[in-house]
Parts: sequence; structure tokens; C-alpha cells
Amino acid sequence: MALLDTRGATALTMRNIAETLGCTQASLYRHVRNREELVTLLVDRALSVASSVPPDEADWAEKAAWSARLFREHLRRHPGVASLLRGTERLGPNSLAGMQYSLELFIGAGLSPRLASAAASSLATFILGSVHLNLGLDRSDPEESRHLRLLYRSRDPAALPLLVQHADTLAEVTSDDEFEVGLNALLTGFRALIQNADVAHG
Amino acid sequence: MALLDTRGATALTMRNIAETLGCTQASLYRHVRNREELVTLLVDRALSVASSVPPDEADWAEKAAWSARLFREHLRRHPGVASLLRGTERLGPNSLAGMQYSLELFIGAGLSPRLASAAASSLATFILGSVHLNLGLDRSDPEESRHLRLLYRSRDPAALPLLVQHADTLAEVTSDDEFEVGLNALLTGFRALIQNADVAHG
DNA sequence: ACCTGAACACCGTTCAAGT
DNA sequence: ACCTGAACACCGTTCAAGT
Repeated sequence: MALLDTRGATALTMRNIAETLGCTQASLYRHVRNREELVTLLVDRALSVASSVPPDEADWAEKAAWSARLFREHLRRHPGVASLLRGTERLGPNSLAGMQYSLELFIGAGLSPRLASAAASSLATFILGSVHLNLGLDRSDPEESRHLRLLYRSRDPAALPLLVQHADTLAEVTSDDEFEVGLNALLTGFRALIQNADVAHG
Repeated sequence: MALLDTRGATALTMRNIAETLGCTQASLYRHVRNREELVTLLVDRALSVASSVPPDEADWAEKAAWSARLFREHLRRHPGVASLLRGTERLGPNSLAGMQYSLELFIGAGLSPRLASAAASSLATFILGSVHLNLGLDRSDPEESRHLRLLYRSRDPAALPLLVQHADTLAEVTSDDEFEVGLNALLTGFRALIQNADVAHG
């Protein structure tokens, strides 16, 4: 975990792990079937979000937004973890606890278990995806923003008119903006889903 | 590209590429700075979605949903591509064309360029994320569904009551369900955003 | 039972030498 | 200018041999 945080995912080799732990590579295979199993265990441990709970007086949507932002910040502080996320590594104890928590929230809000599960998954997908797909990027860095602006501006205005025309604005949209717009849209959508369910049930 | 589709991302080595192309590894470095540059070019080419356009009489939300589903299916047919996606590889010509298209849609629907950009990004994030995070999984496979059901059922009911209680339902929720619920929620949220903007502008 | 050293078959990248 | 062969410093994994 220390190795992953300090030197990144690419440095997470069996040799380096063994060295950090003070043993040889070969002995690692005594405790773990292969590297993948080790990664699964590591990712799950890293997903144990700071267990601080949202303010109790908040409604379900505020709680969901609060937890989503907390989860995102946690992942951004541990970029190595985000880069290891695939499909299969999300069934460890900590991931399951997170699932229980979000099901509680969405079922409590009035969704059926099936819809609550799909809503929770798609919210998790959005959070993980937004961190993952912005890994190498820092769009709040003015240097990168300038680079983007020039890239957009220099496109062919006949083929990509909106990119050229709005180059300045587009270059300034940060991953925070993207996250907040997407998060609010998702929660608005879930709210509408709940209202529809209420109407359907009488 | 053929290599990636037939033998997967892990087989995409400089040696294998060279062999497929009928030259030596070293000569690849004549045409490309390093492996990363090659991946960037490859990913962008792979992102050139089947250029079929959505039905013209559809409104912006139907068009967006149509394109989103098309994009997702395209990615799922080329799983190797999805596993290569990071932040930095989405500025090739095809990615930019996709950006132009979605900006057109969202600005046309009434969003400001800034909000349109954030909406388009978050939608893309959701699509890419949902494919990426379901890569190794096939939740419509009855065998995997059974495995999930047993996993949920065998948890501690005191700690994870909802997982245990709704094990059967949860195990049946597919990645299609997740995608549709998330996609509809996002579009509903964007629609609300547009209405708010309309109200604000008079 | 657990650990070690050494090996195996890979990987991306470089570079002097060819044509 | 372009390509080659050979090497370099890595990688995950295995296994006989030690204690």
C-alpha cells in the first residue's frame, strides 16, 4: 500500500513488493496465488473509505452526493488504486460494505431493490470512471489548460466548428465541473425515478 | 488492430506487433516514439464509431441515448480497446469529432457551452467507465449470476442485511440494467438542467 | 512448513552495424 | 533514410535445494 502510494502502480512489481517487505519474490507466492490475487486484496483494502458518515439530518440525495464526493476525493488521493480498478476486483469485503450502504440509501429513498442496485452501480461506475479517465490529467493546471486551448483553436473550423469557436471555454472546464454536473444529473434522474415509482404504486 | 481484437490487450507487445507487421521490433521505433504513442494512435482509430447517424426526427435526448448505446456496443465488441483507455488518449482526431458531435447536441438543446461540455464529458465518462468496469465480467452468464448469488447469500446478515436479503435480485441485475438506469438518469438530469437554464434566462 | 537462489520465458527500449 | 541483430534492464512465475 505504501509502495503503491509513493511510487505508483507501475512500481508495484513482485520484486519491489518483496523488497519493501524484506523477503524474496518467491516467498510472496506462499501467501498469494499470483499477482492478480495480491492486487485484488490490495484494491479492496484501499477502498475502505474513511468511515465518516454524512450528516444525519440530510436527505438521501444529499447523503449520496456527500458520500460520492468523499469517495472521489479518497480515490484521487490514491491514484495508484484507481489505475488498478477493473471489473473483477470489486467483490472484497470493503466493496461489499459500500454496496450495502448505497443500497440502504436508495431502497430507503423508495426504489425497488433492483432499481436501487442499478442506481448504486451506475453511480459507482460514474465515480470510478471519472477518476480513472482523468488519471494522467490535471485540467486545473494552467499549463495544460493553455495546451488544450491551443489544440482546440488549431482544429479545422469547417470540420469542428464548436471546438474552435468555444476553445477558451472548453479548455477551462475542469474534471471537478464534469464530476459535479454528472453527479447532480444522476441524482436528479434517480429522484425522478422514485417519483415515477410512487405514482405507479398509487 | 487485428492483433488487439483477436488476442487482447495483453498480447499487444512490440514483438507481436512487429511480427504481425512482418518487421523487427526495433523498426517500430522508426514510426513511433514509444509504445504509449502507438497505443494512443490505435485507441483513437478504434474510437471511430460506426458513422451511422441517429434518426433525424428524434429529439436531442433520444439522439444522445441512441449514440450512447451505439458507442457502448462498439466498445463492447472491442474489449481490448476499452482496457487501454486512460485519460491522455482521448485527444486524437476521432475523439475530437465525437466531442464536436455531442457539443452540437447539447448546445442545440439549450445548454451553455460550459455546461454542454461538462455534460458531454460526464456522459462519455459514464459510457467508458461502465464498459471498462465490466470488462472481465459477464453478468448475463447464468454461471456467474449463480456465483454472485451464493457470495451475497453467504455474507453476515448482521453486517450486510440488504445483500443477504436481496441476494437473488442483486445477482440478476446485469450491466445492461446498470447502463440503462444510469443513462436515463443522466439524460433526465440534463433535461432538468436545460429547463432551469430556460427559466433563468426568462 | 517456510524461505532462498537461480533459472525460465517474457517485456520495452537502445544502438552499433549493415544496406 | 530505413532496417537488423544483439544486447540491456526489467517483468511474473517456477522449482530444486536448503533449514
